[in-house]
Amino acid sequence: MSRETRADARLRITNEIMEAARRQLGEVGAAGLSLREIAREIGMVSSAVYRYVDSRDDLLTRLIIDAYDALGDVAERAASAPADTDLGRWTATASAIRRWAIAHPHEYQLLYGSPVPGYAAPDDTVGPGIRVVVALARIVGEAARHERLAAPGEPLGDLTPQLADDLRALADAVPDPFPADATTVLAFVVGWSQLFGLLSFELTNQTRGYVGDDADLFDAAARRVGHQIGLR
Amino acid sequence: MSRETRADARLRITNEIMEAARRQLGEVGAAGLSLREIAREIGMVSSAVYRYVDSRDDLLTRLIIDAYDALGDVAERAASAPADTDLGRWTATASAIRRWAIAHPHEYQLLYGSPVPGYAAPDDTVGPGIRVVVALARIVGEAARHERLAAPGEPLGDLTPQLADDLRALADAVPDPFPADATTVLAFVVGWSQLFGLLSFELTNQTRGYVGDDADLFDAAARRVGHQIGLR
DNA sequence: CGAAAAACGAGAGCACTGCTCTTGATTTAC
DNA sequence: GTAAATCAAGAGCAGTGCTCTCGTTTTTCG
Repeated sequence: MSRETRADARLRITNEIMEAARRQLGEVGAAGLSLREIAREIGMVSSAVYRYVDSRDDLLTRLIIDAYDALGDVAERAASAPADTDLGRWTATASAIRRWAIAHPHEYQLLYGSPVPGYAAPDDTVGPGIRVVVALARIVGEAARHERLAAPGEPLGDLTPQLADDLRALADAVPDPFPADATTVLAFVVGWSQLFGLLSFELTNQTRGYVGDDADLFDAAARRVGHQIGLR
Repeated sequence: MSRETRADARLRITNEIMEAARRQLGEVGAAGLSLREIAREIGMVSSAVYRYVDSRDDLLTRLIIDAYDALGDVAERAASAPADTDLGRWTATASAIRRWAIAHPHEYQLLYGSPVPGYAAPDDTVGPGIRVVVALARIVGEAARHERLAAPGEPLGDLTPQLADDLRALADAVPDPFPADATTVLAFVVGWSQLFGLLSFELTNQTRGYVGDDADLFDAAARRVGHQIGLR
């Protein structure tokens, strides 16, 4: 009988806790997540769990990072998969995000729903948090660098100079900066927020029964906003 | 000393409870709302509150209806105010919605954030809930009926026939039906979900520091999606 | 008018939560 | 091989939603 070293036991038990936490998150959501129930599941007394987790908020933070990483993987993988067109790459990535959200609604709500009670996102979460928007931006940037980005359709000359500057600066702030005019970046922000807005509506049933097939609606919307960014 | 009739007292105390609940919602949010704390505030014992409120969920339902009504008022008032152009009416309504959301973030989260723990929206909430989207739709419908709606810019002939039918049917399902082709309705759904997506991002700080003035960004986005619906 | 019925406020109590502290056993480190 | 660190367990505190009972007060109705 080989004895288990204490460090190994710590890793194993921490994993058990996180697994139970993820299971519970998937079943009852973040608000219903109970440290005592987790302890019960893995056959420990509740106070012992605090040897591995600082607090409920600490556990939530880890779950958020996990979820951001999972969704980030999905988005990055979809965004770097072979695609015939830039627009096809965009819609495929959007669809992949949607599929993940529908498969993991509680995780999605944890990331994009109301902030949990008095929970303030620590800085650890912003890193993984921006992966998905960066993945989307990279699609646009790639197209822009290859001069495949259509010029913004209708020129709306009504951006304030300050806003236009800020928007242009955004295109330089991503990991792979690309040349873009303010309207294009605005279209991207519009498209990005639109994807998550529609997705949140679908998940919270705000669009109950609007159309027969929500996936078709989402795809059409994604294609539309992608097109308006200039992707072809 | 005129005595208070029991029915009057019931109304008064119910109002006190709702007032305290609204105050607490505004301060600590839906998740932190405590029936016992409300009881304490109005100088009652907690069990007595249950004479006036069935449960915590019941209280939340009333708060949701209240908030929907408040936001519905704001949206309807903005949408029916005098405006030079249809596009101006659209952006003014969007801005009014944003201002309300920023002034009442917890109420906004109650309506458009994650659904509260195991709380299933009863049918009472859908009536007031659709007022704001109906108000937005009315702007488009009004323009359409007066033939002031520009034809959808780039025709994307890629809607499935079923989706196109469903979208057209939507324009007939609102209180004041109007003639619209599928692409216009799609643009409306895109615009609508975009407004709330960007607003949610702003409120949950997902767009932290993207631009200097979030209001400018929101207005520009609203103008853009309104324009793409065909509003001028 | 007076008795029966309904409504009410208070209190105790149950099951649950997050979290802390102490206690005794076990494993590491020196 | 002893001292230090780590650990699981249990008790306990303050808080929650909610139920039930018990007197009291108000309303209803014969």
